[in-house]
Amino acid sequence: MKKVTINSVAEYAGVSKKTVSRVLNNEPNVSPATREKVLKVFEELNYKPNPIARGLAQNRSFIIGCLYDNPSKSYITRVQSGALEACQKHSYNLLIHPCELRGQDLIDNVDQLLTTSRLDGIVLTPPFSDSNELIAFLKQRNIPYARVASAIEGDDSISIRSNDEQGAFELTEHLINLGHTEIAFIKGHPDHSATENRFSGYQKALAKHGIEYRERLVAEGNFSYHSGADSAKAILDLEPRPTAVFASNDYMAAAVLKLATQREIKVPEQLSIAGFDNAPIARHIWPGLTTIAQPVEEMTRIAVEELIKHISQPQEAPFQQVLEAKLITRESTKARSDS
Amino acid sequence: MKKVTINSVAEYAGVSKKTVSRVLNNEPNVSPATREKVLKVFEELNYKPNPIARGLAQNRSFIIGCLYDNPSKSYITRVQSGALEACQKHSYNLLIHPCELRGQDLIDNVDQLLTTSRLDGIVLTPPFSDSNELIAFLKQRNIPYARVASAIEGDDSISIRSNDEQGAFELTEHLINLGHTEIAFIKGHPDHSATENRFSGYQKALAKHGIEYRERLVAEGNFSYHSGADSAKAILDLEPRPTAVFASNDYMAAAVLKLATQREIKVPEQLSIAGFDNAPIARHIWPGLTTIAQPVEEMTRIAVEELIKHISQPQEAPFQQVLEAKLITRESTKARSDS
DNA sequence: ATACAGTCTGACACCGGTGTCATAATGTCG
DNA sequence: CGACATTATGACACCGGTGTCAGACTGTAT
Repeated sequence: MKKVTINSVAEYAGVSKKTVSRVLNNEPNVSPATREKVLKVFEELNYKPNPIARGLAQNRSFIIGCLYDNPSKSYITRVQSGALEACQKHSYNLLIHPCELRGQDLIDNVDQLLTTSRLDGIVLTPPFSDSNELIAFLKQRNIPYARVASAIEGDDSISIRSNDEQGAFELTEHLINLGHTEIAFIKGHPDHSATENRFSGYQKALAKHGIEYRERLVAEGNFSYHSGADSAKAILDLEPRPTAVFASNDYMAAAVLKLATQREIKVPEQLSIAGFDNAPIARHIWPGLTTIAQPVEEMTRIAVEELIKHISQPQEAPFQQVLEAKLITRESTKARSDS
Repeated sequence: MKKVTINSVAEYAGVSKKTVSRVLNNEPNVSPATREKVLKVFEELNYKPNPIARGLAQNRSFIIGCLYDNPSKSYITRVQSGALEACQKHSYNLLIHPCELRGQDLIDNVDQLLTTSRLDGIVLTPPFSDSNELIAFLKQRNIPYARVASAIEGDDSISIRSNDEQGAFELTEHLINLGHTEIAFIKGHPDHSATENRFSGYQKALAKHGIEYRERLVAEGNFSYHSGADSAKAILDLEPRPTAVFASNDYMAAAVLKLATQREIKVPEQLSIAGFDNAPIARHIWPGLTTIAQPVEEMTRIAVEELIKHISQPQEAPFQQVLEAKLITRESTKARSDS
């Protein structure tokens, strides 16, 4: 199998390299006859352009980087799957790069990444999507980026998020409608903007229904299962015990369920539990978790598609979009028993 | 920030491009003085070689591809994390490429991947690590590859696996030592070689302890939670009901636990359940699952390291290694109650 | 026929490195 | 001290594409 390069194609078709390149890139000013002829040779020789050479000439790599630092593996998996879909569609590749937001050398780390990989663009997933420091750095380096699930509004970049506040509001209202008034809340990681939004949705729903907000019902988590276990302990020790718990993600909700089951507190009869995200675990446990389905894959897919669009032809208009979240009811929530 | 290329370094240092290149690649035949001088200029100008140009000249991309088709997200996450560690250490990048083993166009798909990305090597994760068709194709195309968790022995490629049979044997023996004799087994996906190995470990342990193997206790799964749920149904409907279930991975074990809990069968008092892999879910549910810890990250890390080593200097000797699996005891298994 | 704009095409340099080979400088040995 | 091997260095082509620009070839208006 001999290598087929642009030179062999040009020679075979009896035209210049440049003309072949024009056909390759759909450039104008090629006569239909010539174009046809070259395309035929592509077929005949089964020619595929070398992306590396192309990259060198255009100073592009056709690679998108995905930055993450997230305790939820399933979240990352979903992010990747959305990003991959967009990449494959546009013949880009996806390079994954986990690193720590709080690492002292975050900027150095990303700098290193950029110089060793020449990424064409970067998708920032939470908590990076809200890191002003990182964003400033990328701007300075002139690297295109897109932000997923970020709270920063009105800047001039690509940003897709889902409506966390609305989701949390609906979920809280669902619990209230079931008769619950003592609803504990477990916060997420303070570095994630979703944390504040979900908390705010919870508070607003309480307010709307005239239920007093009580700080003692709120525990600090960080989205990890482990933090959920700690919060669960604090909450289940409360006297009187709340009749419902709303955890800011499904992993923490699962931790609450585990502890409740260990203590032989019946869920949902004695305690309703709800999560957020609709992670796989929400339906892998019994009772299944009532939760909010967040379109993580779709958010990321759109973010990457817009990013690629932006790379090929930088426009002025920033692309911003908010997707809706949706309530999923399962067995873990039930009307409060009045006993 | 002006671009620093090999030309500017050469000019600044007062040597030729080629000499700079020599220093860059640690080639011999550079006088210590010159080397020193050039290295100093590297520092001074903060020079980083452009990997794309380097790739073009050497026909390399410094990218490793990772192929997967696996229903277990946590498995994939762990694979990635091991692969990333090795890649970062050697300044390679990791490109992830999910695709379907049973897809008609698997070969086309991989062919496409190779021509659009010029991968330097590929890590095959199950079930690809056992696909003779794919391996033949990679050989023909002369693409280096490493196989993770494959059963194929004695071929001349890099292969790392863990001792599935031994793990399953130990786990089964653990159940037998707890007094169980009616031990149901849920098989994994037939395309994965681990499936056969785990099954064989189960059978050998039964044989060693003089327990008759009964086919009716065996259900066919495919590693997905869903298949575990189906198998769980079949097993829990058996009369008399087995006193223990050994599922070939933790997701399927979790499905058994869910159904048992739904049916108010007490675990582990009335039913012991064990899984395999030590996936996160094993400790996120109650009772925690007794399982076998497989060093997935380590296997993949070693596989990628050997692959990279092989790429830079192809040796003759195939690298093959088998890592041990380890029993983790949690709450889901208990001595059989004689009631 | 002449001028001029618009379309098509190819020669050539260039992206930023590496490989080959010739040559200069140095060292070794009889 | 000359002959020869070894080490150090650079000139130059090359990897496989793209960008620039000049020139040839159309068509249309004068």
